[in-house]
Amino acid sequence: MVAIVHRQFRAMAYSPTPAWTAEEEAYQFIQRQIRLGHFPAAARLVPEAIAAEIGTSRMPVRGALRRLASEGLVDIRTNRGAVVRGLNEREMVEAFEMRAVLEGLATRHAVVAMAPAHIHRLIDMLDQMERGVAYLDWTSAHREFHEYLCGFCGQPRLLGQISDLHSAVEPYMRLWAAQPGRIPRVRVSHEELIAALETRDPVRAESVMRQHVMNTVPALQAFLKSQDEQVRT
Amino acid sequence: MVAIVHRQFRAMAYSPTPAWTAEEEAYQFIQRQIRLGHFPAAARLVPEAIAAEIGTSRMPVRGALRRLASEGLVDIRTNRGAVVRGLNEREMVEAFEMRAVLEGLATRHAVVAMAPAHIHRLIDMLDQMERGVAYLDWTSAHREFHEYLCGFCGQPRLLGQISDLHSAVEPYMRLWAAQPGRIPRVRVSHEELIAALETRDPVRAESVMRQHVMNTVPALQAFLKSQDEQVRT
DNA sequence: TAATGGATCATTGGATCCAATAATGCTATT
DNA sequence: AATAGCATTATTGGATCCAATGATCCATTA
Repeated sequence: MVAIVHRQFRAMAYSPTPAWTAEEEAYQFIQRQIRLGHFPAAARLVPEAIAAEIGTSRMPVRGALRRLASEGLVDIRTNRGAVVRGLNEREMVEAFEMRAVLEGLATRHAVVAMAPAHIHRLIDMLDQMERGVAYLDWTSAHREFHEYLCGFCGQPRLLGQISDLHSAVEPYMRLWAAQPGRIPRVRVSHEELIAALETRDPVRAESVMRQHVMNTVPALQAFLKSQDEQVRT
Repeated sequence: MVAIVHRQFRAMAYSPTPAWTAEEEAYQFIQRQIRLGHFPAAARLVPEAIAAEIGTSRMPVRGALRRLASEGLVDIRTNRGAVVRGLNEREMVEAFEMRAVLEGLATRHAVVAMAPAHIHRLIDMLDQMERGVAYLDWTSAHREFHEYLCGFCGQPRLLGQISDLHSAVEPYMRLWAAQPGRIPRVRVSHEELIAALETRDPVRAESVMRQHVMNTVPALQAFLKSQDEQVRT
């Protein structure tokens, strides 16, 4: 409805930003809903409904769903539609293991490209996260911390994969982050990471990042288990 | 025709439903052409032409191209069509570095799941590759060796990423493999890998696999450079 | 003759339409 | 009353159609 006007307006205004197609809009929209947990795991994604919501036909939505499927966020079965693809405990561990080695690789390259000012920026981000003064919720701020750090590796394909993995685990991170009392330990883990960056030793930085990512796993596993129990009762 | 049988094998790996949609067919077709080097880097992929070739409309081809784009095999610019996305030297190194850490991770898990018989199978595959008696060309046989090994990790998402990376580098591997005289050194590297698997030590196996993947890089870099020079003259 | 402006053509993205598949609900029969 | 079979409905995948964007080619002019 309003969205149609919106889209045409953006198209008319000369866009220095990447061109805005309806499919891109649908993609962003759905991805965001999933990441924020607004479309929960196993929820059906009916193209017609989503299309109506953003003011297009089903077609660009279809394309967006395909793309999301190949990134692993949704599951499409032929002639049976698309659903949000949740992670069971095993798949979550898998995703974190992949994050660990990929962000480890990114960090190995990033650390030699970083200046002291960049490390200070990371410390600032940690402070803001901790004090909750960030303009973002904790989960988004945490993600931004990691992606800012890894970004210095300058390897687009690697960064894309890391980003996809973050998206996949984000809904669960968000649920878990809502629990009180897990921030202090995370803070320590992040400070170890900063210390490793300050040595500017690539091998050490990679190793510490790998460990850092895996640190989160036990807590998240425990949390998922307790969630499951609540569901069953 | 014959290829269809092949395709169904690979498709099984990811989609539980082996159902045959036109889009899936288009996807397999285009991916295969790119991997085999029949669609070279920077070649335009005109939906109408491809659609005519496989006997459908442009629509399923469009979907297939989108999927290939999000896997990194093609490059789509809005309103300007799709082209095969080649790798420059930097991107190739990036892909190999990602393969190294991901296949390292896969190997760490695989090695504890493998029985001696499986290792023997790997040795057989190496022999066949070396003697050129395989029913596949060297590049495909080499890829199958790696994917058979990694397959024992039992982590679908990880295996999918590894597979995508193999697809991206396959055309270049194939060009390089056509050069004579590079097999002996590869053979040695593979034997070190087998030896590491036989120790059944996860950490060692991971480390050796990482090294093994990176071993190929200098030779491939040199080859790409010589290719570039030929193009420029 | 080179460059610029515009008109034509090709190709893309998006909407609508149609056919095929799966889900649902009803009826009839035991 | 339960279930098998059938018909209806909903939803998907694919084809065609339309509008809009970008590329190409030509003519006009400096």
